[in-house]
Amino acid sequence: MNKKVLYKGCLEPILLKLLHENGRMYGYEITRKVKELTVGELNITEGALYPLLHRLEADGVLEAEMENIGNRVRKYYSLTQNGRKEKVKAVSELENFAKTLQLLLNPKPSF
Amino acid sequence: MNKKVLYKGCLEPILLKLLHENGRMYGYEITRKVKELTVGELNITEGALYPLLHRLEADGVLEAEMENIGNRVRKYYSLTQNGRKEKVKAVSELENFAKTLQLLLNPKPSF
DNA sequence: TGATTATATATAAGATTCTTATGTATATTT
DNA sequence: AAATATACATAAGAATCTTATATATAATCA
Repeated sequence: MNKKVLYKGCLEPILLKLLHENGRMYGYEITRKVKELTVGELNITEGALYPLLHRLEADGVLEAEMENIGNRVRKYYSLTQNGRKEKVKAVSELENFAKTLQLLLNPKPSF
Repeated sequence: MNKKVLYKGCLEPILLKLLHENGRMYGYEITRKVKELTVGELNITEGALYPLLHRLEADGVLEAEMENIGNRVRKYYSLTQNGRKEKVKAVSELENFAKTLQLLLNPKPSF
């Protein structure tokens, strides 16, 4: 498991990107998908995920629909129209961040 | 300027890496160097930097020496022996983080 | 010459985003 | 029957920043 503090702020863009790619997902599914994509490196905690999902829904970035699976309830989330704009912005910020990190980790030699 | 929250936790490894590469640096110099390396993207604030330098000195990761430049005082920091170990660990964590970010931003296609 | 910007360090209050812990409940595997 | 997996939810507290403020010298600009 990676040093967790480094991931601070990454959850939102990651979430929006996943929802963009998969159409709709529910919370638990998101935690599994992130773990799979990162080969076990990043485990999203419920204490971080659910409050974020609720906040993004309240902000009109996400919309939710409940679905009954047997006796259990799943809450599927998808991007709203505004959410798709937010996704572009958030992912672009994360990409920019990743590039800047590379500049620091592997500086271009100055001739 | 990048979304600042994403950089949370990155300052310490960046700092240790810079001190490793440059031998000794003072606070203001560090802020200029980071700005230069990141082409203006990352501006370290004093409110983040100085308390971190003090904490790392108190923890025996850094050692400081004052130097008089004209009528001004500079505080040069360098890695202690333990600091060099910490540097290896911290930078390796940051590199691992950067790789994991890449997995999320550019997932390997699953065949 | 006076004002602004750059150099240089320092600290305190508050914001944000997480972690950890806890709670509830059903389904599946051992 | 017990443990693990699935599924959602929230509250308290930790960590690391940002923003603002303070102090002081040096250099540049108008």
